[in-house]
Amino acid sequence: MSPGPAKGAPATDVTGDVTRPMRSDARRNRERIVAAAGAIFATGAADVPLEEIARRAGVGIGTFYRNFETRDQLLEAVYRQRVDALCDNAPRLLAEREPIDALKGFLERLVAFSAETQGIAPALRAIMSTDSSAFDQGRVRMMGAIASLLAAATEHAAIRRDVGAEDILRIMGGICADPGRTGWQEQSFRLVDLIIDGLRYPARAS
Amino acid sequence: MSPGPAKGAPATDVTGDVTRPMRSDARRNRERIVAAAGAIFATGAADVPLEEIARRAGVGIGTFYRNFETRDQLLEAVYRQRVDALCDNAPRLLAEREPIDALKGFLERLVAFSAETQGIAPALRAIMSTDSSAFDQGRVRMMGAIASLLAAATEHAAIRRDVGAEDILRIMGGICADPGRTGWQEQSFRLVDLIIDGLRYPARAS
Amino acid sequence: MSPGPAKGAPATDVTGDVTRPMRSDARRNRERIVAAAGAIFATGAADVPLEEIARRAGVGIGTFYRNFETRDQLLEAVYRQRVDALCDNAPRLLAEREPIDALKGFLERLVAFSAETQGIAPALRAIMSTDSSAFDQGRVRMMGAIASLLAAATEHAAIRRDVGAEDILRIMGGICADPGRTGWQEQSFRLVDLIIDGLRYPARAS
Amino acid sequence: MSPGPAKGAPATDVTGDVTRPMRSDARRNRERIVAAAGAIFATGAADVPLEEIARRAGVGIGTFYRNFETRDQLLEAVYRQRVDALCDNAPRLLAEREPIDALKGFLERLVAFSAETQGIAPALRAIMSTDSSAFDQGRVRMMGAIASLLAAATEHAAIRRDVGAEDILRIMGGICADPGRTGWQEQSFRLVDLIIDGLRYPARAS
DNA sequence: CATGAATGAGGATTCATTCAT
DNA sequence: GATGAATGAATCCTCATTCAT
Repeated sequence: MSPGPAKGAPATDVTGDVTRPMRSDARRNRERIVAAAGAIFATGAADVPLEEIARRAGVGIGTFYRNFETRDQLLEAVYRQRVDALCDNAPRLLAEREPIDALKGFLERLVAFSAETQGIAPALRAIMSTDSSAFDQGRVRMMGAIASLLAAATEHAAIRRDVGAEDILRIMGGICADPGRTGWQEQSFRLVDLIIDGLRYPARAS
Repeated sequence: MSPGPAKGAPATDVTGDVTRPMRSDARRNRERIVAAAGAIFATGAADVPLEEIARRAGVGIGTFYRNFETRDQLLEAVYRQRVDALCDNAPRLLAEREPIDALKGFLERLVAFSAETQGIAPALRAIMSTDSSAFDQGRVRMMGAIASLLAAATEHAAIRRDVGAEDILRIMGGICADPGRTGWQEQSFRLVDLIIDGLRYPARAS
Repeated sequence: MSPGPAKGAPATDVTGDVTRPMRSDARRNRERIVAAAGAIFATGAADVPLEEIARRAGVGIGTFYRNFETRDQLLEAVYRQRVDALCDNAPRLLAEREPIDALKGFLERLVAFSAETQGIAPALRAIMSTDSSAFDQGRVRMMGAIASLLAAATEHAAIRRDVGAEDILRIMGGICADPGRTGWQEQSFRLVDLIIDGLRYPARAS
Repeated sequence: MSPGPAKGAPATDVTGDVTRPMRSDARRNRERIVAAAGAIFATGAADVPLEEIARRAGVGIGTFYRNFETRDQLLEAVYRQRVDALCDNAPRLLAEREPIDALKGFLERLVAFSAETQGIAPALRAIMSTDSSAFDQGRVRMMGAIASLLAAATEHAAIRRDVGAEDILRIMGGICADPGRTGWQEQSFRLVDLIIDGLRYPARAS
């Protein structure tokens, strides 16, 4: 469960400023926009006009801007919950499986996640690597999850030590691209397999 | 008889029709455009206005359009020669090294190629996977080269058989993305290593 | 309950959906555009750049496009009111004169209308006969008015029965063309006379 | 038969300057252009790019410009021969029929002529009434033919005297517009009939 | 706060016309 | 003379962003 403002107490945002809780209708608008954008991005249309998104959400463009100053902020909001859901799941995977299999499972879920959000994949990839501060949170979260899985795997079994979370993420950027073609998911799983095997190989080779 | 060039053989285009050789000034303009675009793309700007490219090439926008009806056609022209150079080199690699190392060398060159053409990488990736017919040639060429390297490797040593050229290309799409950060090339080579090891692993595992 | 205007009845558009009344400044802009276009068309310039019209109306090009997605839509708006005014007058003419004279009067007014809107005449003519749906309304209106006049005339006096509203309109398309030369209106009236006489002739001839 | 340059003697153009006879290949090019333009206009496309016409004619755009400095000059050339053919026929009609029927026949042929040259009809109409000097010849020719038919009719039978060639031409501009719809030709003939009857009417009425 | 009207810079594209080959 | 490459003005249109209601 993600932390929310305690009832009655003034909320605090990332920068430490005191903020008042959002009015409920305002919150609903924000959520509608995120939902609309998610639905649109899922169809593969990454460059829809912001007005189109606002219209689909049933709000005015002005309201849109009040909630998201930049397109990146919207993107971040759209995929944040999914990244969170994904990463929230990492500990469970670790508890249930051998560490290396947990990593594999995590990557397979990432593949599935990409399949659901076609349009966001390129954005995500582009963003993971730029200095767009809007994505700092997501990047940190993702890196952290993968790093913990890698660490566990390293501890448990012998795997390559020269590959880090960032490497994994970069490769996944390629694997997750362009979902939608037939056979995409199987191909993706095969590739995840390839990576996992690559991680194991030198250990055996020694 | 319709007049053709007196000296040399008449040129022939893709459809087999006889075409007259390009006027030398026309050819020069075309090359200038490709060069200018290459230079611009190399800086990472994939979505420069076409007018900007024309200006840099020192030609009018009309001339630009005469040579390239769509942005894709330009992209294709820009990276075609590089893809060709890359692929032309595959046989030599095969002659000089063990097949699996030849593949590795090829992929490393692909990494270097991406480093030189930052901005084209996303385009290339996007395009490799869509049905933009402008890129058919390049795609075929690239697939062919990788497939031949894979085949040789399979014959010579024991490697995974369930991974094809398309898989390799998809992974490379991730690896080649966003060059430019310090350590990028190192990281990329490490990842190529990972892939190659992944290809070998199950053979050893048996 | 979604908020509607408190005072007065909610407006309803063609499809029956409830629409909010236009903001007053928005309405004014729209009217300005129509007025500007009307003025320009009246000088005979039928193919002015849309930007020119926007400038004359004192609005940005964006505003123009918000109001009229296509040139045809603007044309329609410009001449619609005039067509309406013209057709609204048909019943009065019928009440005041002999039917055949009412028709004559109607056609003479059409001539005058064309004189005021030089540039629109070709557009109108071109459009009356194509399937540009933007003009459906106007076409229907005009046809209806002429048809009613013809019907009344047929009932009252003996006139040709093989000529319909569309025929009249086609002929008028020629008569109304290219106003502006000296004597144009006189000549036009003479021609209307000729048509009317043509309608009467065979009745006498019997 | 239209006059051509006498063999061996230097030809003289409209302005009285001495011109040399065209080289035969040059003449062929000119004819090809006119033919191509005629074919294109006949399909209703009045605003084809000049290059398209040149291409269809199989000549370069430069050659096009050598032959026709303006679009109007081309238009004129395209319809001149047809106007000539039409007008050449007027005397024969007069010889064979009652004058008023000759006029009717002439107008019916004009209708047919329009049917064959869709795209040119608007141009023709527009041009008949402007001061584009390129069309002076055609206009004079056409006016002359109609005037002679009208004169004969006036002499022979009693018809309206207040209608001139220009009036007829203006009306025909409407009748000839937009050929191509089913029933167009019958409707046109009916309208010609209406005009002819209009011409006769007052004579009887007296 | 919400709305959506207005703005206008920016980019794509076409085509008449000129001019080097 | 013929050719077609080059030119660039002109126009269309979109969309991010601001601001009055």
